[in-house]
Amino acid sequence: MPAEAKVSAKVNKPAKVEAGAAAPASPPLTERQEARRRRILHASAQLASRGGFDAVQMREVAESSQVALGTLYRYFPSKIHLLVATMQDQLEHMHGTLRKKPPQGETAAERVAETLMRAFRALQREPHLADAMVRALTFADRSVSPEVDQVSRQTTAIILDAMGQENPTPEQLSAVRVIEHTWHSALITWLSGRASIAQVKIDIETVCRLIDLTAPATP
Amino acid sequence: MPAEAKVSAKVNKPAKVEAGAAAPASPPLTERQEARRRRILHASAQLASRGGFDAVQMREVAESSQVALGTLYRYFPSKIHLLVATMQDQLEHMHGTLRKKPPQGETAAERVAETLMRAFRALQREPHLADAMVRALTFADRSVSPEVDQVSRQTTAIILDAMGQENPTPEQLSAVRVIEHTWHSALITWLSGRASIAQVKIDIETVCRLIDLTAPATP
DNA sequence: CGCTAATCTAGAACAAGTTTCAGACTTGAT
DNA sequence: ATCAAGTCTGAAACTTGTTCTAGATTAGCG
Repeated sequence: MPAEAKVSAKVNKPAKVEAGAAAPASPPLTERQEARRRRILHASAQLASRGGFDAVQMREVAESSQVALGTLYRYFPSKIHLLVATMQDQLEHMHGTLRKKPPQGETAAERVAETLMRAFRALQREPHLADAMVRALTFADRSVSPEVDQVSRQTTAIILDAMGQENPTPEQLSAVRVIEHTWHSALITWLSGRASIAQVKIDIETVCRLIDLTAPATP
Repeated sequence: MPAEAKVSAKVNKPAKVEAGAAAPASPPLTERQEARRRRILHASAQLASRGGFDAVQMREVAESSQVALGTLYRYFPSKIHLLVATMQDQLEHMHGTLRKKPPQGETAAERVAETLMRAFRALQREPHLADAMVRALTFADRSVSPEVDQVSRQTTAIILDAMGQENPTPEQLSAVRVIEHTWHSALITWLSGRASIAQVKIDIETVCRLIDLTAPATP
């Protein structure tokens, strides 16, 4: 029936969507579609690296990625969706990179802080890109919840990795949640020039103490 | 010389602004100007209470407050500025209200958590307004830093009040910063439907433990 | 190969934030 | 009372995100 399979839950504005079922199986993309998607994300990251959030203009993204504006919107139903997807993409990279050299710290708190600081330094190398992604993430409304949630899960995974905890207790999970809150908010204050890099470091180290506070006896 | 005094640092786009000096003395507003400003903030809060961030449309705010669009922009150079100012306004109310019934908790951590939960319940009564204010706050870029900073200071004051600490240690100030981070970020996740009220409560209580962790012996 | 449904494209159109401008109005000083 | 400088108004214009449309393309199927 269809030519190229449906890109994704293209059921955005149109009435209700069989509201019960989620989107368990994302329809497989054609090779050309996969390529388009990749071009779009690449253009997005590129533009973001230049001028941050404002520099990612949908018309420019479309042009840079050689795709019609309508097509761009079919793949990513809004600028926020696009930037959050860009963040997912970058986060995967990051997680891969971080995995290679696990942190050296003695305690879980040290390792988590070290990992986050490493991520922070990576962001510092592309502050505009960081700006675009983080702003999009916190500005996202309910319509982007699934995607934002995915980013959150990925972040959680990175932190748990750093902790080296197989079976975190509920208390530890709470601590991780709080760490993520602090991480995002601290990034915001840094990006908007209201906190220095040193200040962010302190905040991260401070919040990471919560981990030891909730840690069971080290096995 | 001027008719009604300059509203404020009207030095937004135009070249540099004697970049050294801050804005120590905001020029005193005429009575009529003060009234206009108040009408605008009222209209902003009213519209926000209805439909949240998106419902605060500059043209509507201008109309509701009986002010020309250009004038609105003279008072508040962007929608974000307007909403952050609206938040400042609401925060003052809140601080006043909170002062009246100080929290009952035994420990500083309990008192802070109690205070924040009280604030949270207030926000729950006007979730749309909360949405508009918090989204504006986290979306604000460098051009709004002074105003956002002011909000941050006010929040800090509320928390320190709840702690009942006259001379907080640097460590405690760090803890307060982290609490604020968590507070903002937790609100965001709640507003975008990714966390329940219960979850926010847990996060707040979790992060508040940091206070006891850094508390000196109780005098 | 030829069909058919879905996708892609180019471009116009719309919406809301922001800017601009000419003219009417206020205010404080002379 | 008059004047100059700064404000306010009303309306149009501009920008960028988003939607819509008609027609050209593409993918899977018989």
